Amino acid sequence: MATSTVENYLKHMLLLSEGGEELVSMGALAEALAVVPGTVTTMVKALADSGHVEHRPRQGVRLTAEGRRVALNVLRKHRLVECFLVNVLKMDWAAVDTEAEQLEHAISDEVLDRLDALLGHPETDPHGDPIPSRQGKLDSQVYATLATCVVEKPLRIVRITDQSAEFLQFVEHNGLLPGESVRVTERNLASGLVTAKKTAGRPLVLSLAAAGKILVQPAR
Amino acid sequence: MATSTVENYLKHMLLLSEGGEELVSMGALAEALAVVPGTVTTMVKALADSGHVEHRPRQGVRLTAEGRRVALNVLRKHRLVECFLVNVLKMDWAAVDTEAEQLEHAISDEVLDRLDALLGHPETDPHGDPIPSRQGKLDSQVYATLATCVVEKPLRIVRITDQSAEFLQFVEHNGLLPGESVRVTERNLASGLVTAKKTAGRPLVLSLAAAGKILVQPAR
DNA sequence: ACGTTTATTTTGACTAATCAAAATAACTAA
DNA sequence: TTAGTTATTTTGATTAGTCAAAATAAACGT
Repeated sequence: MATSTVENYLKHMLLLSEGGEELVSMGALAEALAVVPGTVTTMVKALADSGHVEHRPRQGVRLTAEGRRVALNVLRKHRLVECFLVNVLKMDWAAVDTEAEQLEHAISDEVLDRLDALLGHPETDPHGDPIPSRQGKLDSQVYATLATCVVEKPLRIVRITDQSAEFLQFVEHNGLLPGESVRVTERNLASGLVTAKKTAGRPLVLSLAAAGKILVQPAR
Repeated sequence: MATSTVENYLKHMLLLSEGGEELVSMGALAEALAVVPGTVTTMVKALADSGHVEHRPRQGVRLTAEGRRVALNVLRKHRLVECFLVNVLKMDWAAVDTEAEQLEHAISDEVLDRLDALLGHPETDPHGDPIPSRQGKLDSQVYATLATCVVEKPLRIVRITDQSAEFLQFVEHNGLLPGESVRVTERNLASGLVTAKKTAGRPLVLSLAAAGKILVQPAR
């Protein structure tokens, strides 16, 4: 069995490679895992020996089919656990990522399946992140963001790509939850500011950086 | 934070001391934790340094108030998780101990509280084992067993004290679940056999060892 | 093309948890 | 007592995962 450390390495590789094809740098992985780069190099070599990744020295690392399989299973556990914590235990939207971080390594595939059934086989977690299927299919659709979308076009929020509690609290406080309708009324590259409006509500100003973490699709 | 290894050491000390006062031997602990005795000695000294236990060299070990607090919290998590797995996820009675072994170290106190509420604050887990209260109270009532009870007296099964899947499957298969009514019709010390009868059913023969793991109280 | 910055890898050391096997202490039976 | 059994402790090694800091390689700018 993969240790939870191994599972974390693989999961973050999957998240950082946006689908699994590109090489992930040691630096990015070190950052994501909150360890020093040397540790990642060492670990990645071990993961290459165990067949979970392919390591190109000085270039980066990529998941093998087997590594991807493991990573998708962990991600599925993480996101289904988040659904459970929010939908069943009514926990705070912004706090569940931390909880799921622990639980994703502790639940068995058996529990996973039953949780999935209990929740009605959801397709996304409470933040809008797609849940990998049992068979390892992950919706990798590319969405526009409030930083890149067409101005004045009616939109629907589909996903928030920053799981930090602070950001999620901000999002919730301003009613920018997945499913909500909005449109961007103004975008100023120079100042780095985006103005958005909900159908009913006062205009809301946010930075380009923040706007880029809110994924949208055309309304309806 | 206590690592899950530490939590396991403390939990097993609590279980082996039947309430917390007697000294637990290194050998018993090694057996329960499936490690060699030398490992336990080393670990127990570390736990003494961190204030979780009091170590009497060559005699045994005992939980301190703090160690007991931690152990009770872990046990509470274990047993509430078992309730959840059986009552909500409808998992197999005999399989949940293994699952809970992992989950008890991964769920936060916050999740614990919500799980407790969701389940309606149960007092025992599916095997009849008492769940420590939030405040750390643990029902330590001493029950008779099918090996020690009065013959022919009507009884109610309250608890099964062997969590191995094999034994639990045997118990389930013979309808000796907690809550069921039985009486012992015959007990033969020489042959080591006990004969029990459910209100409606054929007589059931089991060994004294097995009978001793089934706790009962007077019916009604 | 040359020196500088930046990313990566290597090296040596550390911690937590473990085992195997030797040493020690305690108990037990003649 | 004294030898023998049994439980415990000690010692030395091992594995997984980590860090700090030095060494190396690649990329970048002029």
